[in-house]
Amino acid sequence: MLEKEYYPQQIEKKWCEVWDKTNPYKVESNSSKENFYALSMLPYPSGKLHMGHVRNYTITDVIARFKSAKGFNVLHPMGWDSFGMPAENAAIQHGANPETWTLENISYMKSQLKKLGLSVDWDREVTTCLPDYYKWTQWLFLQLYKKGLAYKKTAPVNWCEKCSTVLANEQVIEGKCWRCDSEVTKKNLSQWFFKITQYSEELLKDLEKLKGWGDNVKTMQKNWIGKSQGAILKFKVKEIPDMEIPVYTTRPDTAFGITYLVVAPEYPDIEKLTSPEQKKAVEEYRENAKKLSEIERLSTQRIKTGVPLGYHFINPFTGRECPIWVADYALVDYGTGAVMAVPYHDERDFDFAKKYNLPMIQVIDGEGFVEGKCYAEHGTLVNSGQFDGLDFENAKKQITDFAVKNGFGEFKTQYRLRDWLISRQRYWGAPIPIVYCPHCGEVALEEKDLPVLLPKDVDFSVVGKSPLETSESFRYTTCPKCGAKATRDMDTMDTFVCSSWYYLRYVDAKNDKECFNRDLINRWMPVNQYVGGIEHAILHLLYSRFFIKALRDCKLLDFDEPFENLLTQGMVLKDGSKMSKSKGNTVDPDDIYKNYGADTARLFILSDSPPARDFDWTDAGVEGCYKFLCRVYRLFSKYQDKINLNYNYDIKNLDKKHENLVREVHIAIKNVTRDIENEFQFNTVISRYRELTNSIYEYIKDENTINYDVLSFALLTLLKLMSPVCVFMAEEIYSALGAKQSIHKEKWCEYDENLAKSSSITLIVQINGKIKDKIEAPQDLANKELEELAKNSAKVKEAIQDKTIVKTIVVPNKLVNIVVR
RNA sequence: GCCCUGGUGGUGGAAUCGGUAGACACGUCGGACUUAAAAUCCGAUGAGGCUAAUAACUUCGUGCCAGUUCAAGUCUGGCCCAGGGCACCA
Repeated sequence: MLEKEYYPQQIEKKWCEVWDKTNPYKVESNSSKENFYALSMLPYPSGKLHMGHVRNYTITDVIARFKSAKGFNVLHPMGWDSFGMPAENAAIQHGANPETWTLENISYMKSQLKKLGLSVDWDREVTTCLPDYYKWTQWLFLQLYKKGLAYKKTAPVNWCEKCSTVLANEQVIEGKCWRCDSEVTKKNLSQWFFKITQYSEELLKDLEKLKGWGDNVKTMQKNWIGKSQGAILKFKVKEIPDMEIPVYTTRPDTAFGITYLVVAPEYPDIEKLTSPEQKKAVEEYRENAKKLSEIERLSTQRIKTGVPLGYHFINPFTGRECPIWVADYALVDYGTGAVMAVPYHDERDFDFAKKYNLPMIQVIDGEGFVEGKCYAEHGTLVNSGQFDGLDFENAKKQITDFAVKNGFGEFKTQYRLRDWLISRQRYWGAPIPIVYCPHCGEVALEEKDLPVLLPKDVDFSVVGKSPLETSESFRYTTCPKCGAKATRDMDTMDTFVCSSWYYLRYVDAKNDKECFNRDLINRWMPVNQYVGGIEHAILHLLYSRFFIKALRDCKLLDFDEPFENLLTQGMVLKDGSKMSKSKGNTVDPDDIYKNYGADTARLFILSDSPPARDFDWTDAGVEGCYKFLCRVYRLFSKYQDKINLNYNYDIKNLDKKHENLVREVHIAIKNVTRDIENEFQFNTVISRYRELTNSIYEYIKDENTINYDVLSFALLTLLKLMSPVCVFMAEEIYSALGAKQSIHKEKWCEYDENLAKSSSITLIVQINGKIKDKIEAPQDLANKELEELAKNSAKVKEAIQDKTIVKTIVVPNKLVNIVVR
């Protein structure tokens, strides 16, 4: 029996308990159905669920349920990205252990997720900070290591003082740390890298394959990879006969206009290139450059500075002798670390040359050229000897060819992408499975030695270094090769390493023999639908793509891309700005559950805005959704004794009123199905629920004329259409109506194309494109008949009078446009 | 500076293939029920003109300016604005 009114709290509590016991969404891999893998970006267990989570997981859940009803074998897993700084910070602040803090958060958030009613197979839950997971993170590190894709090198790296750890390039946002927003400096350290640059071209090229990804994400990745095509040109140093300085340029066509050359302050050979007279000035300049923060250094507003090295080079094209300078507008880690300067045709060189009074030579002419102003456009070559008159493309090619032939140049493709720095000087991460032996050097552990467990004897109160460094038990071990006393690598891996492969583990989560079974992976992957925030457009999504390509080359799997379709959901806003604790405009999901129930939360978060757009949370909106659910519930409550699960009617014997409702139901099925399949337009899906509900209310206005078979059809269809969104209410009602199985196991509704339209149409009659009349007409009249109908309209006759009809356009079932003069 | 995304009533948004602009809501206003309130139900609601009228009629209206078309929110060209990404990348 259904209550008279809707009490979501009781209903949801009851079904939560039932589902908790039975795990009804357990998925088997050996199903005869077609597989569908629906995935949400796994949460970081920060303490409590926020509305962004609710939006993300509701979207994925509705997709998973819809696909399941459509007959797919759906994998919809959930897990925890549970290594990382906040746990360590909490440990430092509250004296708790990061593991305790993390596991408590997971436990609480898991209960919140269950209250949300997700169709998750909890048997496949993955927790990245537990040894049964990070053992395999370490194992994958070893596979990359064996393939030469993991290597250690000393290089200037991004350093965050506050987090006292290094950061990957992708984690530096406008010169600041992605986590704590403090300024990042450069430090020279020996660190582990993944060779993502080996895949630059493939990562770029394969973006084209990702038809199910938005252009915004693809362009962001494209820009980040930053391919450019140009040339390396080498310049002989006049004072040192055997020495050459190579530069990278995309403008070889301007080679005749070079008047000086710039090297970065960190340029390796800079001391050799400095004359004794300039030694002091150059050293001073380099010292100063070191002190600048990344932000200051990278500011485009800053006035450029530099110092001449005292030595010179010869421009092989002109034979001219020009000075070499050091200036911090040259970057050591892009191209060759040295730049050829063509002041007349490059803004930066122009500014620099103006300031230091260096000569300029015009070598390009074209539209808009003004004497004495920088001209950076492509154009026609002048003052360039045999190359005069060539356009950009030809000049670029012929000048580079010339350099190749004469042994001082080559064609070169350059990428901006850098290798992925994965070492972190922190405790709460997966230890790097490498030891250092006095005899054997750097030694990788064997698979049987995994996992390298995180130690417990750690002092979290240390400042300025990794807490892991304080563990003596961890530091000392024996060399797996020779058995001598050895020390471990004291760094842990970037958490993004853990999250680059978690979706593979879901497929085979309980496997303790291997990381994952190759056959299973090939059957489930790639993920059919991935849902998550746009903030991972570069970081996580690029790293995951790299991982799949690397693991493919390690012969561990047989596909090229991890995520077939990607839905990047918008942010959840309140009062026009992003929900955040500091702004005090957050909404606690627990409060919504308590006051309205999870179904209302799910319904509301999908209504109003399409998933990709930002969503504005309003209290009135929640209230409105709750009222709508009450309205639906009352319908079922009122007619629960009259609803027939095995309804039966013959459309041919129905009066107009009943036929119309049947048609409305078919239209609703058609529209809801199409809106879900077409870009997951849940906001309009919910509008359809309301439309159908309104139609049903209209239908029951006259109690005496209700056909209960028709009403049953309408109500039960509405219930099934709503079931992916309002999971608790749908289940409660369906079960109270006496159904033997869960509504979530029922097939999706089918519709009849002939019934999924109204019995008549409204014919629009226009004269010269302006509406003059609307006429009710039967479906599917011939064009001639429609035209006849239109011309017989009194309003049309009135409007035409003595004017001449030039042309008549008829759109079947829609409109007639009469063109008159 | 370069790239991406978007711009529709008071608000969120809808409009599927170029064919009724504003679906469905929120808000507001009015009505029914009630001693009253809440809840619920019913109705109105783009702007302006004409009008006694909430009737009929009519003009304007999807960021701006042009264009294509019988017909443009939708297509083409040029701009403006907002949000996001990248940026001394040679």
